[in-house]
Amino acid sequence: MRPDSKPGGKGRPSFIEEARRRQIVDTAIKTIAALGYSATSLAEIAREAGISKGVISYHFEGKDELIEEILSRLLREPAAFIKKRVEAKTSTQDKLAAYVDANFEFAKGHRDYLLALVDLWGRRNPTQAHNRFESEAYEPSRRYLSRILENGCRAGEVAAVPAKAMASVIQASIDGVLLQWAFDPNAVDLDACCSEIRQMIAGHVAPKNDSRAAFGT
Amino acid sequence: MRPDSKPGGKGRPSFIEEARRRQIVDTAIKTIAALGYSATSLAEIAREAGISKGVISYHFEGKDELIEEILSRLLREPAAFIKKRVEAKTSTQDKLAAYVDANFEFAKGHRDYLLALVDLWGRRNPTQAHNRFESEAYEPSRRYLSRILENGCRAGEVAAVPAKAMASVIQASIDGVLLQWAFDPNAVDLDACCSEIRQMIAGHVAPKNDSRAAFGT
DNA sequence: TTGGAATCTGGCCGCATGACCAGAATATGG
DNA sequence: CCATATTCTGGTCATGCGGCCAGATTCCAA
Repeated sequence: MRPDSKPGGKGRPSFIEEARRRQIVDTAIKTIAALGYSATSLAEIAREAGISKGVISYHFEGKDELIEEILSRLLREPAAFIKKRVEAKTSTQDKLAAYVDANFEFAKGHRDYLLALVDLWGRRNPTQAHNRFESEAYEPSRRYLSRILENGCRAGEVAAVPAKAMASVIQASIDGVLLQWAFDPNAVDLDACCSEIRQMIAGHVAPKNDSRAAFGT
Repeated sequence: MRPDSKPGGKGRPSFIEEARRRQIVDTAIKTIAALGYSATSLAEIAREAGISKGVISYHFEGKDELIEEILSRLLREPAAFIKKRVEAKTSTQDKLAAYVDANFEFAKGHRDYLLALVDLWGRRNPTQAHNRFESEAYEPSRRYLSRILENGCRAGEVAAVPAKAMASVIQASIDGVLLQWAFDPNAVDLDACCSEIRQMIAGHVAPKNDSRAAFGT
């Protein structure tokens, strides 16, 4: 029997509890990335992790909670990484460049995350209009980028562009390239694309009286 | 019993055969878009279509073949639509703008396609390195855009940009925005994003000695 | 050391699915 | 109108899944 540690949230989870959950989530991400979500059963995850199937049921309420935990990891880890990189910069142009770079750098080290994320997209809940990805990935990103652009505009560092739309487009170009790369790493030159995106954004948001926009370097 | 009409491919499929397959694929796409792939069983599709479950098994070899057919439709229909729009233009800049516009216009009329496509991404076959999306969606798009850029460069209509990378980025920005919009149509201003992408590309690939790049109009 | 709590095992169960089939219904050509 | 090929129905069946549990094992405080 399992002690009812969840509902009240009284005592912090035990060492084993935390380690196991981490291990299971890790293994699940790798398995989904390797075999595809449709081929990833709880039994398969257990096999990959070298543990009994029941352990998963013991540490997670069910498959749904496991997926939730995986999604949390998949969305929050890169977000934290990127935020730290951006906040290290001061100028708007540097922040934007850092945002793009950080996205690509994280992805390079975590292709598994991308593949798992793509597979999990298909699990959106159709009943609720606003799904997990929208509310925890896209909207926060757009808000974050919008803020940077608006502040930069007020400071006169960037031109007056429609912030929300521009935020969508920036995030889109990054995600789109990473998606292509996830499907076939050999087909996409990640560094070249990253550089191209950085230049394109820099040129597009550059103040119109700034000659750097038209004449490179 | 079903006559062995597939293997040889001798006689053309009957009228009923063709109509049923179209109907089933249509219904399946709508059902996947509405309920999500995980909730879309053959029984569910049959129910939505108002036919018996066995009809699907009769007209399709199995669920796999049905999915293949759906993917074909999902990938080829927009491609054909876009190609026609682009080929109506002559200048490189017009072709690029038409490419972007056509993508958005098609998507606006077929959000179902987008949602179904996203759900089907999770069904990639992990055994084969190059999956369906890579070989039938991304790579052809990149090739197509690269060609346009290279021709435009030779003609002196656009600057010398790394064509392959730029092609990835253009396709990426479009797909990325459409993805955000598919998840939540209210959160993304499609027209504004489309316009922003068009401008950004036009500015980025504009010949460097062309003053239009820096000064609008 | 010892007893109870926490953790793990391996198997069982009900359920939903895709595949399949025998026979009914319908279309088609002579 | 008839005979045959085609198409459809509704049900059965085997499979694999997630959830669950009884008992074995390990941990840890007293």
